[in-house]
Amino acid sequence: MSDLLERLRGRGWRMTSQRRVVAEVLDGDHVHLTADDVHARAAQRLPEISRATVYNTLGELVSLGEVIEVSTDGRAKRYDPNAHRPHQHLVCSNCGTIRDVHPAGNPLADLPAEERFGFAVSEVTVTYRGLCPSCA
Amino acid sequence: MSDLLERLRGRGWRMTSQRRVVAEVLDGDHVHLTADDVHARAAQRLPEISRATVYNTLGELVSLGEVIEVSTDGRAKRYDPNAHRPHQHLVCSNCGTIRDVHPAGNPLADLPAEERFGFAVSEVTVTYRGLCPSCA
DNA sequence: TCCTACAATGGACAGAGTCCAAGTCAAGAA
DNA sequence: TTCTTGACTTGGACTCTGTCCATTGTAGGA
Repeated sequence: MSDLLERLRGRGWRMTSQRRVVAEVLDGDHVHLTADDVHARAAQRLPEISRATVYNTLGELVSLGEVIEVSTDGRAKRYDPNAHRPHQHLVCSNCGTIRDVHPAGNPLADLPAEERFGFAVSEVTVTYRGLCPSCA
Repeated sequence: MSDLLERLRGRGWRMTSQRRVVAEVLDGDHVHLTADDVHARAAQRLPEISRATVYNTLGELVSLGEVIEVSTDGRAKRYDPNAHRPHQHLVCSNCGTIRDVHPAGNPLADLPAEERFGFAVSEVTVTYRGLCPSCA
């Protein structure tokens, strides 16, 4: 993620301590934090950071394509920094833990034309559910 | 859906006018109403029905397996009465319209064991997105 | 160093959903 | 048919997630 800051700067993103902290919190693999999680972790380093700033920054990272927004259930959206390698998600139906997974096959090709109802289909998301090892 | 009421009665469901109206509103193919939609339509026939009752009844229908809860975006959940024939969803990224679709293939089989992280995977939901004919 | 446009703040607000105490009623019993 | 009772409904308060906006602050170029 260290080069994320560089990429953002290169795109003319104005660098502030708040944005830096949010970007740093979203570092690593299998990271799927809610906005509130991000706010809590960011506030450990920058206690006065506001919720609105966290939401704004997450929204910008999403529209820049650096972070993916994941809504697996009807609850809070999660933010996934693994935006540069296509993947799907595996969710524990009990505790909500999320893992990134890379299934074989191409689900887009599995949808026959007569099942497309004239839609210009451009995207597929696949969500696997089951019990994680700790919950099983 | 006419036999839904029979099935529910057979399961010992106490039949009230509110429950009957909610079940009747959820009738048909390609029906994907929000709880608020259901409440609005139910209220046309039974003006004094409360939001809490609609939520309670929808929740019961879901746990009885008669209705599927669909959360396609971060917005309101939708309720799909087509629970007895497995299917996936095709969503318009512009207007949110939903269609039931029946893709070929078996996405569960596409997830290799080494990508399951020890989860007992039991379910897959596939959501196709694109522009519907009216929005394209 | 100074400016200024862009960013952060925090508090109000909105939408979706849950909870609860009190009142109502479906359906079995007599 | 009427009675009884536990299940159901109500509406209002509440929570959670997210958005909006006027005000204040500041990064970074001149």
